[in-house]
Amino acid sequence: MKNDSNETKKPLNFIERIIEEDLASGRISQSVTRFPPEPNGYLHIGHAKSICLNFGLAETYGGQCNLRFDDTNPAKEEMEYVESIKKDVQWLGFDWQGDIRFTSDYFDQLYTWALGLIEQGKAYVCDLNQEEMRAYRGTLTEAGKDSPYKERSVEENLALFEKMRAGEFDEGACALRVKIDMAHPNMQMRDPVIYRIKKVAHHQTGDKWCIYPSYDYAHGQSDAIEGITHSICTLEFEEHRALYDWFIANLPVPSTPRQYEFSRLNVNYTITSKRKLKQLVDEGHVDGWDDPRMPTISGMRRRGFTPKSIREFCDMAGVTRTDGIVDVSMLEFAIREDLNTNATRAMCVLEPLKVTLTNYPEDKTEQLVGPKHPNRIELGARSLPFSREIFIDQDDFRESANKKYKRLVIGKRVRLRNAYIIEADEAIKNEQGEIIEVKAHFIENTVGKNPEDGIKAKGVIHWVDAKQHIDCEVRLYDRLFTEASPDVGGKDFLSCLNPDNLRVLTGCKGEMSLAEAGQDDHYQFEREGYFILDAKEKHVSIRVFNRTIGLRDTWKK
RNA sequence: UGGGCCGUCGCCAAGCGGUAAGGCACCAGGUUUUGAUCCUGGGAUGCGUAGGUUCGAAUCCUACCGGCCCAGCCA
Repeated sequence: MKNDSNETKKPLNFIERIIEEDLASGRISQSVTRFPPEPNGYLHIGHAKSICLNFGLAETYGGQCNLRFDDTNPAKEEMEYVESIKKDVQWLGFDWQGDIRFTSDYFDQLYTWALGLIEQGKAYVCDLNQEEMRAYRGTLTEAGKDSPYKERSVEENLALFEKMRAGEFDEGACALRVKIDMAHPNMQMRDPVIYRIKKVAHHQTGDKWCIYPSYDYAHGQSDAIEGITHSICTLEFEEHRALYDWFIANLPVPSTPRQYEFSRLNVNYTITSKRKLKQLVDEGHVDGWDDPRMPTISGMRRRGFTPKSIREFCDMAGVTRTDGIVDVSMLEFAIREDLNTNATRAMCVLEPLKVTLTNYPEDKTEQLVGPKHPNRIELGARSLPFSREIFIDQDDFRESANKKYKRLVIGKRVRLRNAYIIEADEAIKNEQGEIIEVKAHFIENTVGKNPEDGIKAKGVIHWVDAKQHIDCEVRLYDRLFTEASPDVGGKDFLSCLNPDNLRVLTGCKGEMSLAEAGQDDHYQFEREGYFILDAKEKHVSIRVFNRTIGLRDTWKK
């Protein structure tokens, strides 16, 4: 139809194209993907891309996406992370069909298959220690050489592997390896270890095992067991694909999944290294994994990002195999776009300056109104008490200024948002010469209309009634780092921490409607930015608001 | 100096032999009781470089150049 040709469809990414081809050719009847986090830390913005990709594919192709915890290393993994990961995935708006899976669910099957490999003479127990094994592996440019234990008999290997399983060896004493090719140009194929001894309790299997399968030995087989059709991972696993395929080809697995790699998400002025993120937490540079400055999903949630904005951002960034660094401005655009259309408007004076309207009756208070959203009046209005004394922001007043300054200046007029036009008369200063109050007068009959004398106001500023308001604390966050790539090379990322990444403002004055702010209510403090109640400080009597992101500011003076 | 992968506007990213989509950022206008939003317009004679094939190449071939990944009993 004409409509179709006019509509600009979003082009498919390479994985979507592959799936459509597989669906069309009949290779698969339904797509099955999985998001396979290791429960050893908190999810961050980079994981969000993988989540959106894998679960998104299930949504668009009517397929399935499993949530599987890749828990093959009990020394690093904890149940606490399992819970936080589940919460984050759901918060992002995705759900997994059926139960949560664990690679550990397949430990018995994996073990049985390993026995089969030994019986076929394709695996052996190797007694080389780590240093020796490294030496035998060769280098990037030199072939490795066979382990002296490679030719043990099937019976001996079986017996040794059983002893490993039974806990008769110490950690590191030996490991089960698969026989491939010590001279293979792909290092991953030089007889990789598939089982190692770890005398550590596992959060799912307890102390049932003291030997654990390696990632390479477990991942593809787990995919096969679950009927995963497209096993999507990041680029650094590319050379593991040959190994992945080797296991699928050499084991009696129930299906033949295929691995595809895409480039991970990098954002400038941000780090996503778990190690470095942990360092920020441990050394107290931030308050915790969910500190609003952190690029973790929990941190972004607390900061006020919405699931929709994060999904939109991931969608904008695209899925390719090109290494790149996305500009944070794209993330900032995504959250502003969502909040601009959905956040309730309110006024909040961050750094108060009292203004007394000398011609306004001392005992009078009138209830003015402002729309909750200027472009969506159907959302209703909020009541704005107005009286003789109000607060405006210190930045919105100057004794004198050039024409570019569109705020309150002595002898000049300015519009109070949703209220009267006022004109400043005098600045009252303290002994230090600081302005502590402004005397002004209001122009009658200017609510919702221009002055009858035809002299319009040149700007609009926000304000809050001096008697009826709520006191609150506002936290302004800025980027954590001053360098676009704090994460590169051997650079000390801590040396580029932004000293101004947090500004705490106390004594802020918010309009009365803010007293009703709930945990999931996003606000736009007009002329300031988007804010949300801090989830961790909700018990405090003084409300604490986090700035999610400022408004776009094109005012250059 | 082994192997694998990648190079299209400042940043993402379409394109798959027929004469460079789109988004972010930026710049210039317009509207506006948020210096916001919104609207309009602007920008690669060029697709890492150099050759070649072709009527025609970002798309095919060749050679270079640059970047990333791999030598954990981590994932």
